[in-house]
Amino acid sequence: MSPPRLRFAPSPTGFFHVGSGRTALWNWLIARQQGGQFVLRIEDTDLERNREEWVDGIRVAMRWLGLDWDEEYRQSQRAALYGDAMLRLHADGHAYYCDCTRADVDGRNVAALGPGAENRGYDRHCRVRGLTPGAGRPLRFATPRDGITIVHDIIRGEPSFDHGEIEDFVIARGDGSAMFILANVVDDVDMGITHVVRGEEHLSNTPKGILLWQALAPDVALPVWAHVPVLVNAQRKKLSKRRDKVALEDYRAMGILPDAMRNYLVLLGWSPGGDREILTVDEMTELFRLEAVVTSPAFFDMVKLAHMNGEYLRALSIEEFVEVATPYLPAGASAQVDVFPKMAPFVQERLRLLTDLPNQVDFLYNDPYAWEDAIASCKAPVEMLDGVLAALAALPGATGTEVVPQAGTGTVHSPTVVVGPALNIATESATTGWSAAEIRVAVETVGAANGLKLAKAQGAVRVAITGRTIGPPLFEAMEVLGRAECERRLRLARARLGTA
RNA sequence: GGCCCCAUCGUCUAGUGGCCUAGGACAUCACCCUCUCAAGGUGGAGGCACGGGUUCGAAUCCCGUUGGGGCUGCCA
Repeated sequence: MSPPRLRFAPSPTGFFHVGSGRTALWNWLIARQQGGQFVLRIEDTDLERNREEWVDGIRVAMRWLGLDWDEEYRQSQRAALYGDAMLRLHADGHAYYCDCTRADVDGRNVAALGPGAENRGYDRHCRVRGLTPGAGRPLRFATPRDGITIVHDIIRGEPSFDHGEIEDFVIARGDGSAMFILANVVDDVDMGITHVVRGEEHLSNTPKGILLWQALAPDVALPVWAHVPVLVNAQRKKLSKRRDKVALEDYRAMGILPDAMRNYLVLLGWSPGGDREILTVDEMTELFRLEAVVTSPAFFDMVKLAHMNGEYLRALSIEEFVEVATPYLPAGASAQVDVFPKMAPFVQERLRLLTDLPNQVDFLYNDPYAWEDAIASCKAPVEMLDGVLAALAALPGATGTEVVPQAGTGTVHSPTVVVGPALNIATESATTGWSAAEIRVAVETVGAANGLKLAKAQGAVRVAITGRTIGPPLFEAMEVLGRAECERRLRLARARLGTA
């Protein structure tokens, strides 16, 4: 058996859709798994709605997902092929020209069948009139009156359609340009497509495509179809570019990793069986089966995507994490490029979306803000700040002069995170006593003096330093921030509390 | 309206006649761990749409009902 040829045929009428991403991925998986070819075909026959930037958006999105393609075509450059097909179909009697308006057809339908017959479809009025081609005359396919067409579908089984239900549909517009159904079939024949994997919304029109294929290329074997379930929103409606947030680009912008997106997408309507969820590209390429795709629509769940993204984020090495996270750092961070790597190990395990990064680390680059509300929930803020200020001043190295951090080879004080030498954490601890461990003891001691356990005692200090009640580990953050800056913030906060 | 497709926890799914007192993951609740928050661990709650068949036996097969979706365009 010769290798399969699959195609992904998007139309550039908007941002690249997550559903398109899944369809492209599944097509690509089958092609790669079976040593076949994967064709990208831009279906830009609707000049009204196409835009060049969307075409490029398709390529960018596919590359982002890690999908490559062996051939690329633009339908807008293949009009001659479609014109030729129209001529042959007309000459063979498979198609005829028509000059009816919608109003003509509706009027005749109502006259013949009574009120309410407006949407009965075309009444074949022009089928026997022998009209010649002409401006404004669309070409209609002469659908056989009797018989049925069966769609052999890997996912759906063998749905059958009665020809009596299929009207003489338009295959070319009055201006001579090809409609989707014609261009689609001509290209599938021409490109030797063997597997058509596409959205379920195309299932109802597939018999038209089969009829066309048989009229156009009776000697060429039909492809096998696989109509994949649609993706729906919370209201269970098909995801729409207009009302739903579906652009792949949006997810990329919020810091979804391509590996996480691909893993989430492959699982929307398919499962490798058992309890497996996290899959590498190689694993999904080996395991994916169209036969195992489910038949019912799937809801695109941002919450689960975010969770999966968190898993991928945590699986990164520190170096990789710093690299992907850096573009998401808050304003002001670019001036202090050495700061974030020191905190990275502590925020990595706390993130799901990279756009949450500023919430975690903005205090490193900016003064705390809006801390009044936060400090209100803290225990004994005045006592804690006064006490901690004094305790920190008693730490070795506090000579009243500003301590200048120096590059060194210190370690990060975390029991669970091992930091590679590449990070080159610059701590002052070796010579000055300014380390997370020592700061912790100082806060703990002051807290004890005020009858507070560390969990409560650290509250006011955390708010003074970071402006928030939650965030990455406080003592490590203070070590990174440095003695001078921490004392400045503590005094500032203490002053704002007044003379209570 | 007509035609076609679909129906397992809130969500994504495992399940292809007995292994199911239906498994996993996300979300949710409780507890543990813990400097806050996460992460991690343990446990809980939560589902085969309904009604008929077939069968010794049905989430799994058949029919019907209900519900949802898609198509029905000189859009794709």
